Amino acid sequence: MPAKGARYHHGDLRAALVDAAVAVIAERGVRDFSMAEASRRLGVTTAAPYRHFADRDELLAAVAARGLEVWAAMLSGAADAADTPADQLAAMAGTYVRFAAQQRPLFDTLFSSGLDKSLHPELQRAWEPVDALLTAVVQRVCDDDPAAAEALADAIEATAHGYAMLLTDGEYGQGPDVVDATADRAIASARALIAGRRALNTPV
Amino acid sequence: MPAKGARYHHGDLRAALVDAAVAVIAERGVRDFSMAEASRRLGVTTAAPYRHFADRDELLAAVAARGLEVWAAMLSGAADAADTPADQLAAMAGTYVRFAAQQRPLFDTLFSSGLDKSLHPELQRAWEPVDALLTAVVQRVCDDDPAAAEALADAIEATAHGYAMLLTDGEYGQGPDVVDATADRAIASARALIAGRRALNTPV
DNA sequence: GTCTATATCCCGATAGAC
DNA sequence: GTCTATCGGGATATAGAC
Repeated sequence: MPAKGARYHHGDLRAALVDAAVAVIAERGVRDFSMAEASRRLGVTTAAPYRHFADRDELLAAVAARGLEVWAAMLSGAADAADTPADQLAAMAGTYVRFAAQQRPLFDTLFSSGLDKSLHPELQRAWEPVDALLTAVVQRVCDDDPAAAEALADAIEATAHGYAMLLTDGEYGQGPDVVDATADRAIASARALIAGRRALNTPV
Repeated sequence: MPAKGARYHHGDLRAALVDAAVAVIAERGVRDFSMAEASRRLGVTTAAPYRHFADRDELLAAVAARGLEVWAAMLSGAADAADTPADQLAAMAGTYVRFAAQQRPLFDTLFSSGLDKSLHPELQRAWEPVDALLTAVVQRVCDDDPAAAEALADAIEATAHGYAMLLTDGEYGQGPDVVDATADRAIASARALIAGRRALNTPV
């Protein structure tokens, strides 16, 4: 880690920019992230980043890709710590919420930055491990029925996403206790969806 | 409706600005909404809005308040069209998703504008009818258990919100058929949560 | 209640020197 | 690979005339 004020003339500016971007997003929100501010923090000029990223979105995409690595690791750990497939699925729902709260700049970059995934193939690839984890677990819950598995995966993903968004929006208040309570509710909701999953494949 | 290019020297600029803001948000997204652009569309100068709104956020709050009126009307209609409390609840989940898709500028202003509700009491009041509708219906499903009712309301709200956010994010693709399919999934998920609701109040 | 004009600030991105 | 310098654009908000 270079000292404060150090320059990045040695090829690590790209990585340093991703770090700086996360810090800026943490303080000002994704919405107000700017290349200029990230550059200032590193003591480089506003022109420097453009040697490493074509534009602002490309830097944000790199942040998002890092987010997906962290997230995949968290989800994988949560799944490993549970015994039954149903418990694994529930644990992943809780982890979804905890990731949003504990890694807010990364979560916000993934879901509130306005990034168009289809314009960043690197980002599409980075999603695959996360998708694969959820798919694998849900298939073990509904091992004989692919349609049921897909509906259940979507439902649990939507529920966890909703709790995570409402939590980060401040809808439930602030503080670590609120994070815990919300994660618990996501876990309980996942269990309720599993228990009532017959209704998921009943036509409306 | 004034003709194109007409001026607003007669006291209706405030309402016209709200309309213009919705149009701007529809075309450029909440994130890129600006007072200046709304003013341009109405043929007034960028200074004019400040007679009616203290700042940008106050205009956005007015848009959000209108959104909540529209939403409450939709939810109320959906509840009236169903028979059993459970069906009403499910219908409201579907309506949540349809509102997001059909009134996207309003939905985005409510949930993706970065508005701080606590700074706009007018907005807090505008939430009450929506909250009341959900609370009333959920209590009829769990008529003897307030704790269960609260957990179920939160779970259904989170699930509908998640489907709505992922839909507007483009996660499910585009088009009216996608909207229908997502609304149906929200309805089915609500039914699954109701069916499995015993798990909602089981400690993790 | 709106207009003209302006102060002030920020951003993204590029050209060309080193 | 970074710097200097800059272009060109857009925003919020205010002061004072009408």
